[in-house]
Amino acid sequence: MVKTGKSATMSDVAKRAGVSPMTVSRAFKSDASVNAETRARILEAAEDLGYILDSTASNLRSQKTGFLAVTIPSINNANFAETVGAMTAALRDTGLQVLLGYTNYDVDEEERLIAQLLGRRPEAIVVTGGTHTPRTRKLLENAGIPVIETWDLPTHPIGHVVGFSNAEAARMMVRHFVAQGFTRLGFIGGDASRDTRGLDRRQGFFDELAKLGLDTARHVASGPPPITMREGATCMAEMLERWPDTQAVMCVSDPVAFGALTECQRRGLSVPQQMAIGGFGAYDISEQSLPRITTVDVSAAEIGVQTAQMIEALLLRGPEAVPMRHVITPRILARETS
Amino acid sequence: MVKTGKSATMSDVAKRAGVSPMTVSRAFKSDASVNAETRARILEAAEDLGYILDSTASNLRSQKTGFLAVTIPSINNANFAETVGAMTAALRDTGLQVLLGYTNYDVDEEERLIAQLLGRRPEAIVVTGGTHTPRTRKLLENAGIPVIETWDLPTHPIGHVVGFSNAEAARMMVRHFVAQGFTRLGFIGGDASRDTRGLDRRQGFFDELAKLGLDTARHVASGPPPITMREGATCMAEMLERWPDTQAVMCVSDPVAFGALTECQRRGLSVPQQMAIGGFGAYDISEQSLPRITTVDVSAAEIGVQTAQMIEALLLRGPEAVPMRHVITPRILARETS
DNA sequence: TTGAAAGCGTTACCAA
DNA sequence: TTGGTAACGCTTTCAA
Repeated sequence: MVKTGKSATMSDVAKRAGVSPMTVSRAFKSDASVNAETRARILEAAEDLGYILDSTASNLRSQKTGFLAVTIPSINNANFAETVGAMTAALRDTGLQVLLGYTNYDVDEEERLIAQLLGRRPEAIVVTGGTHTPRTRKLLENAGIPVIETWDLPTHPIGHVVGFSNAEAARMMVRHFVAQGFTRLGFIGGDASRDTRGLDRRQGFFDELAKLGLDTARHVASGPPPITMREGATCMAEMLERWPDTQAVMCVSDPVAFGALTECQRRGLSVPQQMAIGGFGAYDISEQSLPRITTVDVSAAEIGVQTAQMIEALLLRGPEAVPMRHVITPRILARETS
Repeated sequence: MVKTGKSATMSDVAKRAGVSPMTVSRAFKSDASVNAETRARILEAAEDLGYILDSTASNLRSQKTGFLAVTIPSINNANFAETVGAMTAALRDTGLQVLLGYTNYDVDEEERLIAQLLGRRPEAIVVTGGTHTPRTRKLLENAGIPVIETWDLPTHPIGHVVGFSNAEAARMMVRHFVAQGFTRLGFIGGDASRDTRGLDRRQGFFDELAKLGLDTARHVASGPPPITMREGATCMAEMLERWPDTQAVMCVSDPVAFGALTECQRRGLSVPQQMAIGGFGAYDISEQSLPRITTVDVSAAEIGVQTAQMIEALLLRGPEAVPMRHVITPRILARETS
């Protein structure tokens, strides 16, 4: 076992096993033709030396890195984490390794990040959302690899898409509220200039209200994303002060809705009789809270799985052989809060 | 702008700018000496060609990858996600890029993952937990790079450590319960054979009970980790059936505690009068639930920041110049549930 | 400030 | 089944 700083190379293993480096290379590829005994001897020598194949060199020579670049706004978001987790699991047997980066809900940070990730020469790239800087678009268009936008249905997609309409998801919630007989509806979200998916939901929400001829003024926004449970509570407090006769509120995410729910409970308001509440994302909390929270399920995990399958197909059969979009239909999960 | 599959190389940029590849290389390093005009011309040529420096080749030649390998049990865990998020943010200016992998709470999966990550030649590696297979230990010991174990205080650390005692954290909760006058205490956790930190908490919990001469039988375990809110509820139901006179229960994490809390509420039990509840991890839910949940704060974010600082020091000054352990002291956050 | 040559560790390619 | 040679795209090194 070698203890020094410099790690062993293929030549070292080759010498110890009495073969050429080329044969060592083959011994590490399961599909290459190497004599069984020879391979055993090589693997033993490698084990003795603590040798681990240097992917850096391998990648350069073969022009394949095995990287899949993925960007999400934040790792501290159960929805995006679930998508990435499911995607990673679904890719397990392909040998692709996820190279993950966070944009912090900022298109300029996204640009910086994507340039850095492309430098690693990933074989495909998955980005969350469909809003980017012009340079980001150009980088992705010229990267020469499959590009998949997720969690959105961009008007002008760069490449392939696995997503859903955030606006339509919010419209569904409006219709759900209205079907319960509520007519004075409000929306709680974050500073939408950064969270474009949150903005889409908000716009869908108020567009549907306008279409139905209902009041579109009841909107409380918190600070920059991610918006927290606590902010959900303070926003609900503001909603109740500014528009006390509000009957139902949709929140940009379930954690926010939970905060809003607890604020109502703290004030002794009965839910949904005095205030109905809807969330977004089908987080665990929406099912375990008392009462449970009505939410929109877009299946974060399914987005990850579908994206993984699309990537496999793209790398195997090429961009032309794969449908450009996989559209997911949001579902309302009706619960006791509305 | 080049549209073809093959992306531009430094030579392409060099030709277009009328310089040697070496000068292009220098132009991309901010500290290298290049004539200002020449650099401008080169960067323009690069922009025209959509050129992005190939880190794969750069890394091989310079024997530096800029990768920091990090393993966590699961991305679907707000505590670990927070640690990674804080670590990534703290490393932003160092140029280090986090290469993240998930062990799925499985030491064999960890072994496979770490071997894969080491092949990428990271400059340091951070692993969550201090329990590994013998081969994993050997791999890490011989990797020739700084190794940091986190979220634990291993008995036989491999290298450096940023962590806390999970057992002591649970003992603190026992003492907190006992100080409130509770004597019949239970523990709700997962299948501890896989979640070693959960196991440490459980053992600390019952060790402290034994030390105080209290009943150590009240233990309900769910399936393999991660254990969910819903399982927290079902485990609390089982606890109430098997040991109806239990006065206080510690749960392995806050989401589990929230599930347990709602189960009590569903049954009309008053908390903490008829059942006190404690959690772990200082999740948002512990502060927003009604009532709020008593928890143990180990500052997941601080673990990330301290780890980042330790890595910077290790890479700058070498292993000998950096203290082997940074120990974090858990704090009880007393809330209305106990 | 710039350039030429060499080489990082591996694998593609061709030959035996 | 095995080996020799060249090359992946860049940076180190040395020289001008």
